[in-house]
Amino acid sequence: MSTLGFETHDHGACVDDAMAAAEARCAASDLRLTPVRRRVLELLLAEHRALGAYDILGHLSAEGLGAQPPVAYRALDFLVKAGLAHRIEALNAYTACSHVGLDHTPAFLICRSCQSVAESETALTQGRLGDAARAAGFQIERTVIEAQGLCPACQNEAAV
Amino acid sequence: MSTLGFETHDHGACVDDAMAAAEARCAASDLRLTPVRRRVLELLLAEHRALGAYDILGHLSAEGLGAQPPVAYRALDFLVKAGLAHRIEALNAYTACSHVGLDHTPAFLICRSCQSVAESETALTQGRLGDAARAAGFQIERTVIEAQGLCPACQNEAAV
DNA sequence: GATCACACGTTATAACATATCAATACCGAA
DNA sequence: TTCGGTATTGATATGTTATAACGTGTGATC
Repeated sequence: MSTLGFETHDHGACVDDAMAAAEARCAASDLRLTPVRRRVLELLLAEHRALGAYDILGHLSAEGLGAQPPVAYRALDFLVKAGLAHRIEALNAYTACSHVGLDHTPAFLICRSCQSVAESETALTQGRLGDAARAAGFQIERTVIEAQGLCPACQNEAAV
Repeated sequence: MSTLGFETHDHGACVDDAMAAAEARCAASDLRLTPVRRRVLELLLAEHRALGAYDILGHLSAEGLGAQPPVAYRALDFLVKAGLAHRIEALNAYTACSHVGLDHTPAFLICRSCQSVAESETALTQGRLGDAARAAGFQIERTVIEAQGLCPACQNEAAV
């Protein structure tokens, strides 16, 4: 299990790596990373935060890449389906995927103070929840696991 | 751990019990279960499904209990804060709590076909997610755990 | 060069949620 | 019993998130 998002890191390289991984994945799966889609992914990668569709749309329209909601939603839907981004249900917002390529059952740690989002790759949180589902005869297709609270940095600030 | 929602049961008694538990909790905590709040809780209890705020509002306005969105949202907020209902983030909808009184970290099993919702009381899904949070230095305050898939009944229908 | 699949442009609207302020009900203390 | 604070409700307006529907462009394939 690895959790990415809060630790300091070389963000330029982080973004470059993620874009390269996205390129590779699209090429391999015959998906088209068009200009709008690429730009939306860049916007999401620029920050380890969740952005709303209308935040994205604001950037796009400022750059002449489209001004109507469907432009942003279509790009976000593509990225989510391609496994390059995730939707954060608790925020009605979106964030870039930190584990491109891995088969996904992501869990998120969401800071309520700075809105940063860390993606924790738990793979089989199926543990307890899976037990409950089996007991109930329920067939899980997708799980949403989102924890809200305070990230390390914001805990320190609160303590000051 | 117990999971409620899919098994057949005496629903009349189920609703009555839940209303009695709600009454007791409000009396004990000095909370007012006013007519609108009571009616909203009844509406949620009537089905083991999640209802949108505007579904609720439709019923309320048909019954002369209020016609504007804030009426429904205020009642729902009250119920959620009182621990009598939960918000399902993945659906932007609300469902009655099946475990009134217990300290809550609920997990939900949501059928994508019939929209029924079962609440599984896992208490400490803290297991894996808690590990990840501790490793990252993240302080969890609230968790959202929602599994989407097919309930037993809808699996059978799909198989026909 | 016709056709097909996919992406994009555009308008409109649906669905979900909150801010604000005024009016009223409830309840304990003077 | 009246006063004053708090909780609740009523009402209007607006903000935010998301999709339906329909048309256009573009590149691949036959």
